[in-house]
Amino acid sequence: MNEVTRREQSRAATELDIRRQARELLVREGQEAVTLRAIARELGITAPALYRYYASREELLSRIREDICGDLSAELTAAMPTEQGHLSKVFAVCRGFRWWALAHPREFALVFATPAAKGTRKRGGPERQGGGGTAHEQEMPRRDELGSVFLKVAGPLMAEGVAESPPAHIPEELRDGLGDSRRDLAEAFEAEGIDMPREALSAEAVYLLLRWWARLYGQVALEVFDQFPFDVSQAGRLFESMLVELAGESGLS
Amino acid sequence: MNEVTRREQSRAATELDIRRQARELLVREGQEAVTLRAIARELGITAPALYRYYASREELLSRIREDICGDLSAELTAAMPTEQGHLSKVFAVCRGFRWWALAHPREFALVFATPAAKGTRKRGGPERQGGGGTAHEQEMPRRDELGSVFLKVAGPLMAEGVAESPPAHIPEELRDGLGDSRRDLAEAFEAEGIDMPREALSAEAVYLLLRWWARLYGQVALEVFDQFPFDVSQAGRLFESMLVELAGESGLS
DNA sequence: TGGGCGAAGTAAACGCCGTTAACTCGGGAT
DNA sequence: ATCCCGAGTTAACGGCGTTTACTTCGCCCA
Repeated sequence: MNEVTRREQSRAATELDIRRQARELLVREGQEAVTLRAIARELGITAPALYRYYASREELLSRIREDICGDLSAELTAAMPTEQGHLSKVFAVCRGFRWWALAHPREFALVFATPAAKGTRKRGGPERQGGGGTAHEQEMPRRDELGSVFLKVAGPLMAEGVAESPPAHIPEELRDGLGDSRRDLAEAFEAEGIDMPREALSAEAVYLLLRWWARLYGQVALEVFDQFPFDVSQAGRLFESMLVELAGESGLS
Repeated sequence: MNEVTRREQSRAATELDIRRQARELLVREGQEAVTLRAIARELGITAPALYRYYASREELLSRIREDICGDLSAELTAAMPTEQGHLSKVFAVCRGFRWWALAHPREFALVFATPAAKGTRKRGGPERQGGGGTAHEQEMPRRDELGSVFLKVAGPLMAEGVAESPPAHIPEELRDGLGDSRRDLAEAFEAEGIDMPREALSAEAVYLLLRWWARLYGQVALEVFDQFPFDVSQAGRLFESMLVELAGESGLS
């Protein structure tokens, strides 16, 4: 067993080439230049051949989004120091995210700023199709893989009860409404294999997590899309300032 | 004088129709549906006729971006209470911005999250082509018009020395680098006809202004692009919480 | 009042695009 | 040796932005 016929091999290689060329076009010339015909041209084949691999251009773009998340995920994981205390890990991931976004603005836009497409973004129900595992269990959406990086770094911090000082008093009505998010987050940690004592997932902790993500994403998007009101050559320092501030508000050193 | 020939009238009307149809297509079906042929079809003319009005599709989109800024600007101005203290005005503008963005996601994306297009976004030099004014002095980019709304509400707050308490100690290296921004901001206020004593434009004030914009933009983009890590039904409350927090950090009631 | 100029609009065409349908042809299983 | 099926092809459809050459008609001036 484990025979890989030439056909399978060739198919896999071509599929990879397609995505690679598509990525290159995206980087070089922007989203609307990612054209089935252009990809095919670069690969020395004809456009309709691509339909043997993807049902449509939109599906190809979708796969590319996943690839991008995978790459980003790997890069952030690599940038994370082993043995350095959780705070430096958090900082490393945040800085890594910013750096990646600035270096790959089109990819960032494709993944993090595509206007939602209406029906997308379902809450992932219990639709695990648990077939017998061959080798690598199989191709879960890379989006989760990216989330897992953030969870891996946030988890330990939350587990050890980050905010000894409960600095941000949450508005009452928000505290109540955060219940669903607490459950979602608990599930996510469990799925990730990270132990998370129920009481560590306080409303405060969830609130803090949301603030981290909101400000990180916000500042990065602001910078990538160049939406500073007047030119800010100090964006980097501003970002660093945000990080230490956020850390302070979270009760970290 | 002041004669408007039928030609001019007709031309102006058609130009307006074009932009209106384009906006409708944008809202209804998204950016890539804003097609010269589609617009022409809806107007009962042929596509090449549009080239009498705009040199290219890209130029048309550019004009639409300006129109959108104009509308948003007007909406925010209207939403601003007269006679209510500066803080409520700030809150009203922020809430208005969020509300508008959620109600007009495609417009928001077009204006606030388009990947920069390389050569754009020059710092506006002294290239005023001050011809003799006919009627309305003429068509300054709507982007400035939008900025002016924010300046109009931020100005008074800064002028009266917002942060009596200097709460956020700015990192030294950032304080230095903020010099350019202070100059830019001073110019902007002057251009807007808002008196701004030089000493009110402290580094702290500029820093606070940047934080307001960064968080406002960030949170709104996060919500429009649906990038919350898990579903947050409480986005509205989260937004409100951010506002009061920001106000607190700025030394406002 | 008429002549002509210039602007608004059209028709036809070019080269792109995504997508479909009908085909060739060769590797792999029987 | 045979058949099958899947990767790849060619040809075609309709839609796209844009250019070119043309009609047509409102306006200005004689």
